[in-house]
Amino acid sequence: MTIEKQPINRRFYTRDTLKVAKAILGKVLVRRTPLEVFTGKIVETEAYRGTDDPASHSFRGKTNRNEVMFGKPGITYVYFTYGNHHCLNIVTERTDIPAAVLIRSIEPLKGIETMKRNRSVEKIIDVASGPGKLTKAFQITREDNNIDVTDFSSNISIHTPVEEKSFQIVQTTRIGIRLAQEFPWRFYIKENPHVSKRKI
DNA sequence: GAGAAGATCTCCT
DNA sequence: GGAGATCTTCTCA
Repeated sequence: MTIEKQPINRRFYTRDTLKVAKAILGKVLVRRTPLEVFTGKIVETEAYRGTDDPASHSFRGKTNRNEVMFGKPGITYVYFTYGNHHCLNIVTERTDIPAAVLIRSIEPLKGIETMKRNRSVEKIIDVASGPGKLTKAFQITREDNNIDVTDFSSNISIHTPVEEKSFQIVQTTRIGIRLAQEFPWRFYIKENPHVSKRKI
């Protein structure tokens, strides 16, 4: 898949979090490591908004962990959870409004063989179909927290495909949280096999 | 300084 | 379908 050379600009992220969560579907994540470049299409997201969302890390105010959510939009927020897993978010809305979009699943495009090795799996469908899986496949860790995805020279950036196919978006409830489970803030591309299908 | 919970994944039955 | 792994971060004393 061919992508635009310039990453998506910061205005894209300086919007309502739900709009960004929806708009970022179908966009391409580019991850540069010293050895290889990985790319993949974003197929599933969730919105987390600190001001009115009890499930968000930032609902109770700023801490060491979540401080990048209060910063400028278009920045990565990577955190570690369950003793095993990293999760990748992109900060949204203007500075001082704590909000972010969680990237839940990706359809691998480039560097697939290495990603399979990173994950110790055979099937492409298992490579990045979940938030903890995709960070492992793309070799994303807390080292990659606070990176500007609108900067071409960053190790992580997000681009628009040159020929974007149209697709239908499904809106539903989020997964894996205890609070605010009823918020329909999860979005995914309809009938894409790489979407995580885990039940609540 | 201690205790508990967590935006998950994998293996086992 | 269910529970264990595993460790960081937050909260409270």
